[in-house]
Amino acid sequence: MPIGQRARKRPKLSDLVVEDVKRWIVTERKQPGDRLPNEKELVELFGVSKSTMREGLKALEVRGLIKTRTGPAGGAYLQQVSLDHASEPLRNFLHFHHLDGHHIYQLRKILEPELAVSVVGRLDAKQLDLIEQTIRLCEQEPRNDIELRAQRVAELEFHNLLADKCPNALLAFMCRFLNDLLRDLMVYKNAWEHRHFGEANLGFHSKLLQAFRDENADAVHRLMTEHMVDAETHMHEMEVHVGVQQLLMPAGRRHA
Amino acid sequence: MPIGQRARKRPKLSDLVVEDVKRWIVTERKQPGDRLPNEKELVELFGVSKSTMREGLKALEVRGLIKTRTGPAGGAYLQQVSLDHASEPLRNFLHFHHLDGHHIYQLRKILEPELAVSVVGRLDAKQLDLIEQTIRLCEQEPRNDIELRAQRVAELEFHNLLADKCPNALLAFMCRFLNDLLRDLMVYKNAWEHRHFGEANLGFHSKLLQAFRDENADAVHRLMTEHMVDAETHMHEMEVHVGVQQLLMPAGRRHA
DNA sequence: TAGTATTTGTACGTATGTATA
DNA sequence: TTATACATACGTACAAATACT
Repeated sequence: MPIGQRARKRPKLSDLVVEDVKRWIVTERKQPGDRLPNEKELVELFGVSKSTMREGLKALEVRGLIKTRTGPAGGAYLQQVSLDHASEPLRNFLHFHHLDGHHIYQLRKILEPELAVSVVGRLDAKQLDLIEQTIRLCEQEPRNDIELRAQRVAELEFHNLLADKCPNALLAFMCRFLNDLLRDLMVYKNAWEHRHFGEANLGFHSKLLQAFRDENADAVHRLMTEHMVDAETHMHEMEVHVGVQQLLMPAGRRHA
Repeated sequence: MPIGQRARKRPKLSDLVVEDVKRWIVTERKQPGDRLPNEKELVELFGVSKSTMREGLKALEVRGLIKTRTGPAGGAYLQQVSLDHASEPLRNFLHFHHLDGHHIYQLRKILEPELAVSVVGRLDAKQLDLIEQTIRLCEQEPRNDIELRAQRVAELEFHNLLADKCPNALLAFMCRFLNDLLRDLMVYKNAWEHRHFGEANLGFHSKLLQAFRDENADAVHRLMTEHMVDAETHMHEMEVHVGVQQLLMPAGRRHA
């Protein structure tokens, strides 16, 4: 070991083979949907054992870059990295940091108006209809907890539909991520009990829909900002005693 | 296969064991720094084979939740999920979407002022000194490309130092992520050739430092906004022909 | 419907490398 | 230096899933 020099320890073969596979994908011009060679061929191609190769494939799978299937025509298929594969690690990261409703709305108050304005004029009739449906769902008085919960989910779906049409992929990701945090927080807190919360949202969503139809960017920005400021007050009202980070780590069956 | 029901295919043992380990960590109240049982014990504890166990551990390692060491007192140690472990998957995600300088600055223009205001009054003398050093580094006329590059890195370090003190972990993450994208973009484009870019930055950074010393939140917000608007124009000037997404995927030795 | 071929998934045994005392 | 405790790497055998005939 050379003195005064970082003892650069040998990286694991299973990690090296991951880089090899990535390079192979690039040089072979492979696209999402394309199939990688089968395990036997990969083992020969990269000169490692089966177990090492499988650890490498598992690493690629965890990153969301491949998906494997058994049987004939099975094997490892290239995938587009999904939203979930990008969100989960960020959740894990935040699990080790303090994060509360104030932090979420500090971001939502500036990001949602920016996103909303960016989709003005980009919503076709079909999109506007879908958005209207999320509003209609919240108009009737909920008869039980199931319906109440469905209304809360629909309210967040309103915002996700806007994100679908946002041309800025990173802005869309962030807004969706915040929506997911809020949804899980509400599920955890049984926050859908709070009825007047929904009534306030309903009014803003209706006015926003009209502003989108009118393609009135100024109105959209103003309404969405008011909507977020209002939502934050409701967030505070419901006295969040449990921190957001509590629900991040276990990564259990929240999406059931 | 039941009719009218999703053919829920059996999940892999290596994925199930990951959930088992996560649960074990929670129930055993394990913290970052704590050691997991060794492979042999884990195999017995979870009733799977060695290869399955290793695939599961690899999955945890990729997620940044554990780190393994060889030798006596070696094994799997719990880790806090690092910034890099949260960033990499997001980069992979964005690789499959269009993202350009305009998108980055659309976010930076609203996030950096928000972050800057949030650290007003939270910077101690040591922090202010560090910030001042990044400015000093940019005051001398660079004598070669190395120094020129160092100045560009220092300019981004100015912003990262602010993020260090931001109480909102998610806002800090986002700003740092954008800084990293810009750094890699500049490295890729040899953009540190553009000298007047640096001169403009220097002025804003100096005025911002003074505003932080004065704890003048309004001035900080105004200056940072102007700074971002100005930086975006420089970004456009340098005619980014290559998209940001080109440099995301290979994930090579960028951090060398 | 059943059978067969293909391919991943799981298990196990052994050998090698590495860090600590 | 040697012993020890651990991860890392390899190879084989078999089980399970799935597409095609």
